[in-house]
Amino acid sequence: MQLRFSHPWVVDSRQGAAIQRELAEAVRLERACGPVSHIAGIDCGFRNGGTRVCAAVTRFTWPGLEFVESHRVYRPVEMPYRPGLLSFRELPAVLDALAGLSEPADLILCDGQGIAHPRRLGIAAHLGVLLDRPALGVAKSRLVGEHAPVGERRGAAAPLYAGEERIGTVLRTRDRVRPVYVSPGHRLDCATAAEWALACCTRYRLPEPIRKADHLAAKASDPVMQEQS
DNA sequence: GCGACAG
DNA sequence: ATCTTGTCGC
Repeated sequence: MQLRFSHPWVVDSRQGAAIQRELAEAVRLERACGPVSHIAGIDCGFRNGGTRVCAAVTRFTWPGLEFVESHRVYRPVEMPYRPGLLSFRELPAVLDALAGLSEPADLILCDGQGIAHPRRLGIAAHLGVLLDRPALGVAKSRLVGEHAPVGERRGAAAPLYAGEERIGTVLRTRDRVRPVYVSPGHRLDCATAAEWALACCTRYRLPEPIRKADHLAAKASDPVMQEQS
């Protein structure tokens, strides 16, 4: 898989922040993301006391949202979780999982923030920039930003701001369920990202591609660990 | 110094 | 994220 940038993955807070500020300059927010015929969803699950990670990726058709394929990889965890540095912990495995798809997707949905991040490089923006492909983030909770209350019905939304800067959308994807935090990763703007996220939410709070990846990563049984017992 | 803090 | 069973509600 061809990456637009190369950098170390095991970093301290200072190094990580420097890399994020650098890559954030490559993020491009565009009005639309071109034709979409396949959408991918990614998520990670942790096992064995947080020493092993499973990255799962799914691919769905668009329109129709029909499941096409999924792929999982298992890797050792090299970085502890640190708010703001999540992508360094999960992306190495995610990149390997994506490489396992038989066909690339035109849009990638990530579990986590896009530019709604202290340095504007959450996991969806980090991934989008490395691949130079359209990507967006859907997070179940807030990392940064302020917003007004969101209406109770599906589709209700409130812009997410960091000062004067619009960094995403707080979006209700189902009636009376907690809203999600949607932000552009790369090659999409805030409005377009929210539209795609909502369009992918059919029966549940999370977009189907992410929900399915979530399920696969959570119920994953690591073959390496099985071997040791 | 104190509180916040994706997964 | 993960550790964990049943349980309240639509």
